[in-house]
Amino acid sequence: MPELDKTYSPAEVEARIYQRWLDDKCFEADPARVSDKRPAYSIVIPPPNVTGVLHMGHVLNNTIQDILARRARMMGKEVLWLPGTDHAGLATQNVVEKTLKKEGRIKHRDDLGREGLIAKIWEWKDKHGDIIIEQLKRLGASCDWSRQRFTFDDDYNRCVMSVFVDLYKKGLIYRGKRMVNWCPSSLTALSDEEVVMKPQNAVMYHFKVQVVEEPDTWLTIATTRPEVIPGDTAIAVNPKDERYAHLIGKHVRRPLPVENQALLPIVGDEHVDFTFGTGVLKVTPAHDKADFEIAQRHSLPVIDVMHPNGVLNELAGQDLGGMERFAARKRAAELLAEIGSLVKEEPYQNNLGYSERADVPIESRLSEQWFLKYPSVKESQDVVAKGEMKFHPDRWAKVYDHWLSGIQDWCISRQLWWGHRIPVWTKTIMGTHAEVNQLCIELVFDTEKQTSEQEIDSIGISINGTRFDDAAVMPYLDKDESNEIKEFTIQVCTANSRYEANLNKNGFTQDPDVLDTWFSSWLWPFATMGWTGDKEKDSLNPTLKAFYPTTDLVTGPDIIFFWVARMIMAGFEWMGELPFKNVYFTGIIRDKQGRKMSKSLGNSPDPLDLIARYSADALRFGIMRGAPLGQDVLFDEKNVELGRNFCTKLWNAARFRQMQGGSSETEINPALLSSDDKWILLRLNTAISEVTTALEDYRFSDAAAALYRFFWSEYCDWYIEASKAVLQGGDEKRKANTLAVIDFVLGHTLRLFHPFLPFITEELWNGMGFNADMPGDQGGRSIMTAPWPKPLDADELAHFGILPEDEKTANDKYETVVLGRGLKSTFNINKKVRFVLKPVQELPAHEIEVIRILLNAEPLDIAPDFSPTRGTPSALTPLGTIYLPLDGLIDVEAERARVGKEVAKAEAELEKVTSKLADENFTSKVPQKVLDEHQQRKTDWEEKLAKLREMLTALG
RNA sequence: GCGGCGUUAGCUCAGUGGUAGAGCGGCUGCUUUACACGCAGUUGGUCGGGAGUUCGAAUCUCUCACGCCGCACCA
Repeated sequence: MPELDKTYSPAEVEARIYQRWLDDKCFEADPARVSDKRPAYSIVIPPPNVTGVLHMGHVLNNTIQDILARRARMMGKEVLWLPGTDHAGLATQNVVEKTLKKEGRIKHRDDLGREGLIAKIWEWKDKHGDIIIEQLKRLGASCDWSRQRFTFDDDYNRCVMSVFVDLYKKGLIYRGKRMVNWCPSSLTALSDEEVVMKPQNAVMYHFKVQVVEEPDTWLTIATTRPEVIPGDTAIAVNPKDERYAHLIGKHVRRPLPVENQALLPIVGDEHVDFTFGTGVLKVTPAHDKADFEIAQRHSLPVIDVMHPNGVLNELAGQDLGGMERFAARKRAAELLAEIGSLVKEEPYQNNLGYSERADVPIESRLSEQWFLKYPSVKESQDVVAKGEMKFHPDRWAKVYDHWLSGIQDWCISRQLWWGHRIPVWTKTIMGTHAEVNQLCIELVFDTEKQTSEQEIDSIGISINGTRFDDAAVMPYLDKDESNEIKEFTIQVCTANSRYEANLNKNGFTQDPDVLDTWFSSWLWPFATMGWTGDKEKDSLNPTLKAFYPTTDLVTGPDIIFFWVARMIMAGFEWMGELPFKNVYFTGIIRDKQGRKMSKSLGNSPDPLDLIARYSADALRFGIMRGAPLGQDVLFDEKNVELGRNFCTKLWNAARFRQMQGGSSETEINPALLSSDDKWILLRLNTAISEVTTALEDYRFSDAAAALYRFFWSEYCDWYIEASKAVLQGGDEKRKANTLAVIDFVLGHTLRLFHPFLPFITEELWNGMGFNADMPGDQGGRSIMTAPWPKPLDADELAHFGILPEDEKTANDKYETVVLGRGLKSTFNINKKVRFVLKPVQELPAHEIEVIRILLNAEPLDIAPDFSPTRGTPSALTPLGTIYLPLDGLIDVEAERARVGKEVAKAEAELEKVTSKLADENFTSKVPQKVLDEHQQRKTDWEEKLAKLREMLTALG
């Protein structure tokens, strides 16, 4: 076996090992291998944006998924971790458009046109779309890359279309003129979830208007948006408001535009809060959601005074028309002042909706959009409420439930080009009913080939807003047989290419809008597995059969509504069951100061840079150690450094083992086990249990901490040091046995670490020859498939002759060493020095040698009758009193001070426990167990105090 | 405004009724042949404030304060 390099070279190792895993197809899932004995484990990646680059959030999220996937493999499961990317409509279109503009290739997207721009974006995708995928590989992600999906792949597109048609036919999708959140920068509608409220320093403008019927009465109105006054169509007051109720039905003159001061009615509406402002509300139906509702209740006209891009239009009048909305606001206030209407303006703090992505204030805007009534809401709500699907941490279940209880229809259309185009064609014709009937029949049946039932099923038609459940029988349902010529608007929804051709031929035009990106991502868990929507085909799909529903989903809580909730609904709606059994919500990565990581703050480190400087393993371990369940992660590069240091420690510990020579992994002879051997085997047992349960509970940082503690503080600091007593001795049999224990522990440790540190563990697993005796598919080829460690069971412990109290034997020894080292340090001794131990009972020679080595004592004398010189530093240990004889170097005063401190401490502790035990209130009420504990404690302190006082006396 | 989470050593966090802990940092010493990305030692906390329950509270209850995150939102 070649010797391990003196220093570990992660860059070389990580690249080589990852390539080997790929070449050996280690990550590829095969549904045919799934059986009762080999259950499936699956997880779908939250698809990153194709234009994205790896950030710390991805590192956290994907490291967790990789840990889950790798452990599942080691547990003998058939694992599918399905990767892919998201086309991310708005974000991607923005990126490409911006780049083209920057390069001076276009001024506006219209320069390219729809087809041209889409072609450019595909070019971009082909060139840059896999950047993030390659970065995930650097991190060590064990995804089945052969199944990589993209939400805009042809197959995926078919899923989106078929789902749309299905929902259309179910009557859940409709087109409607509604108030929507409009982004004047991106020029598209947004869903409620894409709007974030931000506090604003605004100005409240108060202006007065005269009641036409009562010239002496003036009303003052407060508004933050004077620029939309030209769009006012009424004034509203609360009918219960005594100040104004009598004015209802009368009129005021609208101040703007100056050339068109229209008369506005005063209406009574309960919505008006008469405690707010002046209690008089101006109603601007085209630019405010609540106002629009008032307008509907009172049949008020709607005047839209703004272009989609936020510039006021001609209806705003000659002064404001053509002005940008914020400039127009200032101008409107000036105009009010000029005509003497402005009463006052004062600073005012309010909350304003912003487009999450473009970061500009959104406009409430009346427009025609496609909406979806959410499907399978009840099932989705119940499955989490009843705990059939678990959220970790579970408090997110409440958030989820709350959102589902109050959801509004989802605005799914976007005025973009990059996305799944809405599969709806419309045509308006003048004709008789019979002619419309005939046209519809031709649309459905008039194709060259015979129309199958399935195809008829793939089309939905509505005429003049009335939707028909079954397109095939639709024409016959309508009994209107008059020959009157009317206008008919025919809307056809289909994803069938034969119909599409037919529609185009017949002069139908397709809706220009595309679907919200999330309308494709909500199908991710099954659309990525080759789902078609055809029940028969899907039931024969081995991937779906084996891996759906998936086991775990790992994502951020920020997309619980955008993505998680909707995926659950989609799962129920099309697969008839939940899409995943567990959802793990990661924390949000923040910097050391607790600020969210952002590009503008520049506080987000580049993971690739961290990998280059510290290794992927180090990054993974560092971030997992600092990521407690349910809390945000305060990222500090120190953690990555700690990860790197840990990997180095692991490497060196392995090198130490290798330098001892001997054949690897021989049988352990129970008769030759020392107390140290038994101790480390027991500690290993504890570590295995702790790590296993922590991972079962998704407590990754606890698992990492347990591993760190075990390997560094227990195995390296104590066991390896203690084992040097044997390894540097002359007993070859004992030496071989110690090496066998070391190999046993190392082999288990590497496996425990593998999910966290995939690269270095693989390198050492093979480099140290741990793979040698394993079957090929169980660790022989790769540690990836080595079995997950189990603690020694009762039989095995019995076989090794290990009893629980064996831990104490070694612990007593180590405590003795710590106390001895303390003496050395107190007296500033940093060379080998003589120690004397006055033991309470006889000690085996081997134990003495271990203590000697750990203490770096030269020599360690065991002297039951030792009588120290006056002032000799000493310490009470579980094994007896240990002395540090310092001939001629004794500082009696220093030693007295030191022992005096200990006496004081013992006295204080004794006092505490004694007074407790003297309190009848205490002794009469506490359980026996607690009482015994306290009594024992009292005895211990008494003994210790007595001995310490003796020592003090001995000092004179 | 409603809801959630948090407040423990300088920093990041464990600890959920019975002797306050870890890692990092700080300080001191150490070229001990696996490792200075290391070893050894050591410093450091009236557990956010107050009240209550209890023999006993970091832990349970109430209350206040502060911080973060959702949701709602009125011109």
